Amino acid sequence: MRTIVPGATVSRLPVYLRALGSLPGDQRTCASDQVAALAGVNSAQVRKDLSYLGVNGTRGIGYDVAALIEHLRRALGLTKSYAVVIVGGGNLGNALGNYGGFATWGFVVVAVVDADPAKVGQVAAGIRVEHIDQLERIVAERDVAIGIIATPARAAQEVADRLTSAGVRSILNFAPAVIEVPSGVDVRRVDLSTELQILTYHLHRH
Amino acid sequence: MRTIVPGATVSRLPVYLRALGSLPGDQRTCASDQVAALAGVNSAQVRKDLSYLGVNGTRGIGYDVAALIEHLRRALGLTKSYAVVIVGGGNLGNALGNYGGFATWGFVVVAVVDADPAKVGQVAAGIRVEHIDQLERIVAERDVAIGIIATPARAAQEVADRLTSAGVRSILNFAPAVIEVPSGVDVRRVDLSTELQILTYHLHRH
DNA sequence: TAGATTGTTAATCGATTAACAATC
DNA sequence: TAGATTGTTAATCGATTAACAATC
Repeated sequence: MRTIVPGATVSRLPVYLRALGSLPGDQRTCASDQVAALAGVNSAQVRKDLSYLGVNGTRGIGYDVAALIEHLRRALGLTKSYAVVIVGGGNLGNALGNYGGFATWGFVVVAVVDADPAKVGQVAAGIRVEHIDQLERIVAERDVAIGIIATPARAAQEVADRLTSAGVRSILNFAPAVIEVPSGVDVRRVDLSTELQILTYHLHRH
Repeated sequence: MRTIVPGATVSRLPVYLRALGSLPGDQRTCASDQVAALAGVNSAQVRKDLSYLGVNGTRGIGYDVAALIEHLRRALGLTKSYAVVIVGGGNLGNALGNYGGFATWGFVVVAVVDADPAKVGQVAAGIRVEHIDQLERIVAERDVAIGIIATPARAAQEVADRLTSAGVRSILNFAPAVIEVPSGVDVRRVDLSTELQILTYHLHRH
C-alpha cells in the first residue's frame, strides 16, 4: 500500500525501528502498546502509523517483530547504502565524519571537503579532507546522495547551491541559516544553538 | 503579557532572532512580511507569535527592530549566561565543546566529562576532560544549568539520571535513545541518524 | 488622504487519541 | 470460549493561514 504518509509519521519510523532493536532477541511478536512505550508515543499512534505503511498485525497477538523491522527498513529506504559528503572540515564536520552511528544504517561518508587550503590534506578517521573545488567531481564520481553542511552560516547558501546543482537532492544543514533550494530538494536543519535556546526558554521561567 | 505560549511558537523564536540579526544594521523598523521571508514562515504566523509575547508593532510601519530583538532575547532567557556540562568526551562531545556558536548566546561549556579513564586529562579547546565521577560536584560548584548527553545510547539513561539527581533540569540528548526524566525536567533530542533516515525516506522514492 | 501594515478573527487544515467493533 | 489486541472511526485538539477592519 502506498498512500500519502504524513511527515509526522515518517519522522517516527526511525524511532520505532530503534525501539524494535531494543527488544529481547527471542521475542517474536510485539504489541503496539510495547512499541509505544519504548518509543514514547501513544499506542493508537503506533497502530495508525503502521497501517499507513500497509503493515498488518494480528488481532489478539500483535506484530511479527522481524517482519515489522523489515517493513520499516524498506519504507525508510534503508535496504541500500548511501554515499554522504560532508562540507566543512571543522570540528563539527570531523565529528560527523567519525560518527559511528551512520555506518549502522548504511550511510557511508565518502568525502569531507573544505574551502580552507590549510585544512585540505588533513586526515581524520581515515578520511582525507579535500578541497571544495572538487565537490562537483566528487558528487558525480562517488555517486553522492546526501550532503551535510557543517560550515559557518555565511557559507551555507553557496554550499547548498553547489550541492544541488551538482545533483544532490538531500541536504542535512547544521549551519545556523535558512537555505533556499530548488523544489524537489529535501533539506533538514539541525541547529544546536536553537535547541539550547528552546531549553532556556523553559529554564528561565522556573 | 504572559499567556500560554505554544511550543511551536517558542521553537520559532530563535529563528526570528537570527532573521533580525541578518537585517542591515541601519534598518530601524521591519514588517512581519520581511521577518517571515527571512525565517521561512508565513507572515500571519510571525504577527501571531509576536502577539503571544506581548510585542506590539505599529500599523502601517512595522516593528521596531532593536526593541523586537530585546523582547525576543528576554523571552528566551538569553539576557543571562548558562553553564553547560557535556557528558561524553568522544568526537561529538569534543566538537560540541569547540562549537563557537554557543558563546554567542551566552552558553559557557564549563566541563566535559567521560567515564573512560583514558580520555580523562585530554585537553580539547582549552577544556580538560574530567572523570564522570566528578559530575555531581561539577554541577553543584559550577552552577550547571544544562547538560548535554553525547555518550553512546546504552549510557544515556544513567547519565540522565545522574544529571537530574544532581539538579540539572534541562538536557540536550544527542544519544540515539529515549530517556525518562522526572517531570519538570526538559529534554530535547537531536538524533543524527534519525535525520538522515528521514532524508532517505524521501530520497528512495525518486 | 492614500498606502501600508498590524492585530485578530474565523476558517481551515492536519495531527492526535479515545473508544470500540472485529477477530485472532 | 475468554482474553488480548488490532484496525479504524469519530471526536478532539492544536496549529496554520486567509482575510480584513483598525489605524498609523
